[in-house]
Amino acid sequence: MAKRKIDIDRLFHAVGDPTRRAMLDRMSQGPLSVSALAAPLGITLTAVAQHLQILEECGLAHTEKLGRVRTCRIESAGFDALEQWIRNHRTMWERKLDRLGAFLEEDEES
Amino acid sequence: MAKRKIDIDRLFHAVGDPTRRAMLDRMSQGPLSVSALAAPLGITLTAVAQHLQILEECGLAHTEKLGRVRTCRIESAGFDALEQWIRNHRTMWERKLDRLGAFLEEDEES
DNA sequence: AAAACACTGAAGTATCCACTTGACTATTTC
DNA sequence: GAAATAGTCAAGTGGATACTTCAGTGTTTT
Repeated sequence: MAKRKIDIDRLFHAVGDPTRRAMLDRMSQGPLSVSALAAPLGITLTAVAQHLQILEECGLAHTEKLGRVRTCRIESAGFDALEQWIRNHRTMWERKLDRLGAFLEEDEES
Repeated sequence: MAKRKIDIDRLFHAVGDPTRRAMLDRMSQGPLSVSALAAPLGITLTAVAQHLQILEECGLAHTEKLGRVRTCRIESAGFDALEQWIRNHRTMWERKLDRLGAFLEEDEES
C-alpha cells in the first residue's frame, strides 16, 4: 500500500516535467539512442540520462545498452497507472454528481 | 497552440504534487470548505489556499465564496485534458508497435 | 459592540531538483 | 593502437516552489 503510493507519486512527478514529456513524445514515435534523444532538447547528455533514469524508475520508459549505445523506448506500465488514477478520480466524482442529480429529482417530485 | 502547451504543463505540474493530489482525493468525495480541506493535511490554511489557486488555474478544481466560507469542488476539465494526453501518447505508441508487428510478420514470410 | 471565525496577502526561508562541469570508462572506427 | 564516439559518475550551482509567519479583511455569532 505504501509502495503503491510512492509509485504514483513518482509517476506524476515524472510527467510533471516538460523536458521529460518531450522525451516521451519522441520515444512514442519509436526507439532512440540517448544522444538522438538529447539532440533537439538543447541540454547535456548527462541531464538527459538523469531524466531517463527517472522515467525508467516509474515504468514510463525502458532502456537497454548494447555495445556503447543505449536504446530507449516507451513503456506501457506507467501510462496504465496514470490513466487508472485519473479514471478513479473522475468516476468517484461523477458518481457523486449522479447521486446529487438523483437527490434533486427526488426533491422536485416531493 | 502555445496556450494549450502551457495548460498541459500547468496541469501535470499541478497533479505532480502529493498534497494537491490529496486535496483532489478529498474533493472527489464531495464539496468542502478550505478549513475542512486543510484539517487533515497538517499544513497552514495559507498553504492550502495557495494549492487551491494552482488547482483552479488549470481546471482541476473550482471554488466559490459565499459569505465568509469558500467552497471547493473538483472540476472535470482538467481531468479530461490529462486523460486526453495519456490516450494520445499511448495510441501513438501502440500504433508504432502494431507497425513493428506487421513488419516482423512480413519479415518471417520472406 | 465585541469576540470568534474563515479566510487573504505580503514577505521570507529552506528544501528540492534540473542542469552543469569536468574527469572517466567502454566500445567502435580508422 | 590512436582517435572518435556514446555514455557514465560525482559534485556543485541556481532557481523554483512548498511552506511558514504575521498582520490584515470581511462575516457571522453572542
